[in-house]
Amino acid sequence: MAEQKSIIIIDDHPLFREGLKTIIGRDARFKVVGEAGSGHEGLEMTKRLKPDLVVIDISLPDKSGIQLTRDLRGLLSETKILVVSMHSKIDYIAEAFQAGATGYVVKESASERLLQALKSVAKGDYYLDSSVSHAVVENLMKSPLKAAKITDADYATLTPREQEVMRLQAEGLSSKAVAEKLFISPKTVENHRANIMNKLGLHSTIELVRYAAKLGLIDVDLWKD
Amino acid sequence: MAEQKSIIIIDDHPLFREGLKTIIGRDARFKVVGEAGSGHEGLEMTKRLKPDLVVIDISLPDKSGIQLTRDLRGLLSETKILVVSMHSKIDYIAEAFQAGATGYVVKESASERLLQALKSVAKGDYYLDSSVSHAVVENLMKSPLKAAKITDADYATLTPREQEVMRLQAEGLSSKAVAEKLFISPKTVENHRANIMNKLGLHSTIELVRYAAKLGLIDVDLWKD
DNA sequence: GCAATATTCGGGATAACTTCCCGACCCATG
DNA sequence: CATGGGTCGGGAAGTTATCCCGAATATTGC
Repeated sequence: MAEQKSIIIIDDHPLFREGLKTIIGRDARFKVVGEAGSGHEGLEMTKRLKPDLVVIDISLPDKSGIQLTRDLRGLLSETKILVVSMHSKIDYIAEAFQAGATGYVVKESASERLLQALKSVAKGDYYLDSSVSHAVVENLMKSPLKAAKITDADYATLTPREQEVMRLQAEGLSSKAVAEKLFISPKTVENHRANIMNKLGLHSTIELVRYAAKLGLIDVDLWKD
Repeated sequence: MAEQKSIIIIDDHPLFREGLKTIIGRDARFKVVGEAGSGHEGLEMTKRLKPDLVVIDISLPDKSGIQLTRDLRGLLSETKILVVSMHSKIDYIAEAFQAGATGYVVKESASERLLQALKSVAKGDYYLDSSVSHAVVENLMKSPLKAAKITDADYATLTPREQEVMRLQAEGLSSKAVAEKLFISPKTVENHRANIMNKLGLHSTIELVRYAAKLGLIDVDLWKD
């Protein structure tokens, strides 16, 4: 492992990228070979440079970091992905790993932790920020017991397409907007929506939003800003 | 101005503080003499060290950056405050300046902009990130009083009845349900609702809910349980 | 007080959306 | 290759939203 590991940073905040670069630069084993401020740009750059590691901010403006992670995973199986996030909510973490991330660090972490994560991820080890692990593990332990499972179970009965429609609707997109985003007819979206309502026992848009909020599908805390 | 300007950084994200320190370190005129991860800590440190400048993240966990700005302003009139924020919304900007900030930079800004801001603020000049400036400044000039709480101001233009209808709708009641609760015709509710939408510039139920959540009219945290 | 203005309430007509039911197509499974 | 689930859409009827209007009642200003 004499070679330096190449890294691309994808985050929409230049100042934050700067911080990451500085921290990564402290360890001679790593070298930042590129940075991108959007998911699209990041995807292109990663395809071109094929770095050893990609550091992705989970909440990117154009494309969600999760989605980008999924895309990269499919394209470059050798490239390891470290997700950096503001959120320590279990859903984000679970989704990130499911999408193919190898590591997850919250932005609140100390810089040593980031290097630690990079080292682990470079080796192919999974890394989960210990500052979140306790609560998360607790939650993982708690949820099988609680009624929360019912809602999750119901949600799981939704087909992938239905889940996608639900997420977009919960984010506030109208049926028409969802249709345009998914390149299908508004009619179809409405049918999916009706099925969702039916399966989950919901009766209005707001109930759908609440349900989504409960599952952590959407982050209502963001509304407060 | 041979002296270095001393700076304290207050942000709850260590990685972000790191980035700021690096950028500030590039200019010999500035020296970071301390950093804090919470408002409380930051307040103590600032009182102790009396720096020339304080860089504050507007959204701190324990105490809002705005409130901290106000506190510092009262205590140390010589210390200039630069607010750094993720938000470029006029409300935040207006509030920050009213609280006593001398500069405002969004986190999306390039690092040169931060130095530019620091230099301006150190001299006592007001600085507002140009990426947000034009429309915002115009708006600020137009209504210096109203600017502080533009969302509240808009909400205040609603008649009492409209506010009542809005709250009920935001809580998830349908127009019909609201009508029954208020003993008026569903038609009237819909008219009120249309007026509300119009006055607040909203276009869907979800936007209304978000608006209500932002104002604290409803408590979205309750949804999570 | 009295006129001007705002607020609340509701109707009517049209556009938009929802709901329910239906069929077509693909594609995996047994 | 038949079956069943998933995806996609149409049609018709019902519901809701939108826009414009007027009337009764409060509120305000002179």
